[in-house]
Amino acid sequence: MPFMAKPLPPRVKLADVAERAGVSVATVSKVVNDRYGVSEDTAARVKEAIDELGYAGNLGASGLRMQATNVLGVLVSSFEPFSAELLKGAARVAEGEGFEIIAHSGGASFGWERRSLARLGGTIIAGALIVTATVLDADPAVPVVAVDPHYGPNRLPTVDSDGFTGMVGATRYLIDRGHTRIAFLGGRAELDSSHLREAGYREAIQEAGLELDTTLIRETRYDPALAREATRELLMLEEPPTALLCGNDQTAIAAADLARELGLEVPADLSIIGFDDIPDAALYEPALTTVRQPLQAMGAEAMSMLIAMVRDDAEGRHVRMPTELVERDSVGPPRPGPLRLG
Amino acid sequence: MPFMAKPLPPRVKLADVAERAGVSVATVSKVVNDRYGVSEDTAARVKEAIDELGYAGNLGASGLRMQATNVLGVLVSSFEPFSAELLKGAARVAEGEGFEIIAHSGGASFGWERRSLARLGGTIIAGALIVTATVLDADPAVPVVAVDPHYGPNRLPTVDSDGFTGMVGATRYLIDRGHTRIAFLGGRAELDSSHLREAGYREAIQEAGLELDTTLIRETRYDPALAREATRELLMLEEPPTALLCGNDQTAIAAADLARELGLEVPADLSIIGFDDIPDAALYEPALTTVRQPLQAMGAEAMSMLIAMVRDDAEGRHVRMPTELVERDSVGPPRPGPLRLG
DNA sequence: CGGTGTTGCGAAAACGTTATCGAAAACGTT
DNA sequence: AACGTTTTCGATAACGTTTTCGCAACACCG
Repeated sequence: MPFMAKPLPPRVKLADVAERAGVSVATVSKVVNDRYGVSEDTAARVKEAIDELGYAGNLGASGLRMQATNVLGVLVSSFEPFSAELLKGAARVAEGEGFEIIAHSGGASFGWERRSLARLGGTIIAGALIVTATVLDADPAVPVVAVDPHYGPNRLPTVDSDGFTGMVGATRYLIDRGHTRIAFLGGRAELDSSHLREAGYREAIQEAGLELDTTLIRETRYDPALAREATRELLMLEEPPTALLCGNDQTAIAAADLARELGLEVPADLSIIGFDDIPDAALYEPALTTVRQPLQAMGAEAMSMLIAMVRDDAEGRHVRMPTELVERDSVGPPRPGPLRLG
Repeated sequence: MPFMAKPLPPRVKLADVAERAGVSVATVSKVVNDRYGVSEDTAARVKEAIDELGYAGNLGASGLRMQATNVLGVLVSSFEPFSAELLKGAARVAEGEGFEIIAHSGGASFGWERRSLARLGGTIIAGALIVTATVLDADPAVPVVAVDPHYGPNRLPTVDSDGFTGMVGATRYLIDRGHTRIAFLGGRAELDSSHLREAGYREAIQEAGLELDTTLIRETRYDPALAREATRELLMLEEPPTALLCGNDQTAIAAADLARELGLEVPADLSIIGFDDIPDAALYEPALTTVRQPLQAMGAEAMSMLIAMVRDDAEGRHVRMPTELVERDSVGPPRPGPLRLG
């Protein structure tokens, strides 16, 4: 049961401005909204009163009356760097188009996106970006665009990135350099993007005529700890891999850390490729070769689409952004001899 | 003039539930809010109807009527890693206390915090954390806690960190290792924290009986580009510094990058200490010695205070969180001979 | 049975805003 | 001066919610 704070001191409202300017609330409202039918004199007087009192309107009340707002919501599961980058891109577009955005981080409770959407939709926000793996079963009350959505059938307009092609490219890149035993540290099965990446890996392996060894495929849920564990197991194999493809940069860094703790050198003993190109990737030593996902551009694209839907009643689409292999220093030729763990 | 989106399709409201359950809206409202005066039978019937229709309430309307909500705002200037870390801590506390939070990123326009506060305050949010350098002149309509606030007189309850002691410690640390020419790359003059850090630097220098050479003090506004420029100038001095104290980690990394581009080694030729301990600091090569600022804890502390103010009418205080020197690899003894730029 | 509580429920009034619509005033035209 | 037209303005009804308050109905007690 949501807790309610105690009542608050009164704020300056339309009626206060009206009294000050010696007009009716209706007139003040017209001035505020630039409606036709107010003489210049009175408009000036009203504006003066607004400035003096610092009137700012009340989003709840006007949203209630108008059934429309200029605020858009961004529903994120938590404030990770990933979400922050998306938000940056989205905020830039929204601002340029005259919309405001509020980011809403749901609790751990299941189905919070649906509830938030219903609670805020219409009165407070005119539409939303959702950046979570949750499925929306019912049609939402307001336009919605999903970013990096869940795996499975999805009727929502969506923006994601082409993880399949990206991972195919990364895998080929390793194969071209002579690697034949390439392991894959997968992500979270409930995310569509995770499936795309694994599919790309499998495709490239088979296309090259290499054996697809499923003991080299591990699910690490984008979790650094699980990635360390998986990497340790892989390196202990009788025939360990010479290269590691990781579902995201954080697991790639975790894997590289572990490898170095075991006395291996990256890339001399083990080549590693990440995914995302988060800022840390470039800073890591050795700088991480990775598949860049244009996070800010994705946020911007999603926001543009949402605004079109909200404003012009446009159809939502499915936009898949291109990825790009960023070559840095974490990939080399496969080590010639067998692995020696120090 | 804010753009308004077109009207939206109708949502399921209290009246719909009432009709479905065969009762009045008043009764449904009582059930939703767990008020006294509804028989168990009807309450059950109403709850069933609520579930069937997926009713979720309308924040705008209830906030309007009640003049109170369980939502708290976090006003950030932009979604930087800095803000994201604070948000994480704040979100954790809010969630535990049964509050929701929305993050609002203001545009570039001046005074957006004030306007947002007025527009959202009371109806939508019951209080706010503001994470910007802006001064609030008038008393805000809702309780407000400032995090890392502007420089100058400040009547708002505040959470910041003890940059003074932190920087004193960092400076002494360098002095203890034999450094005598220590430069300071300052931050943004409008932020209180920036002044604290510089004051700490000056204090430690004078306390040690070293000469305070103001040519070694530069303002870089937390801007990597300016930091590079300042570092270049400092290294070109007749008697260049042997160590650099930086206002934050980002400028420290920029300075280190430049030094290495000039053929210097860190820390052999130049010792560097940052401030904040952002995730990148540990990843940088060499790993950055820095003064840690407990960002998540600061967010959590600020949120706790805000909730106490909102819920129990508590007084706001000024909480200054401790900082901590994190020793890594970017500090060494001063180079013995003169600097030779490659 | 008349009183006196107690309980369950709904009608209606707010909260601050905007849209509609009619009244009043100002103006232009004969 | 009489009339039509335009302009300016305000009273009022919503929007979806919560709260107050009154009205029934029922139980209990003499």
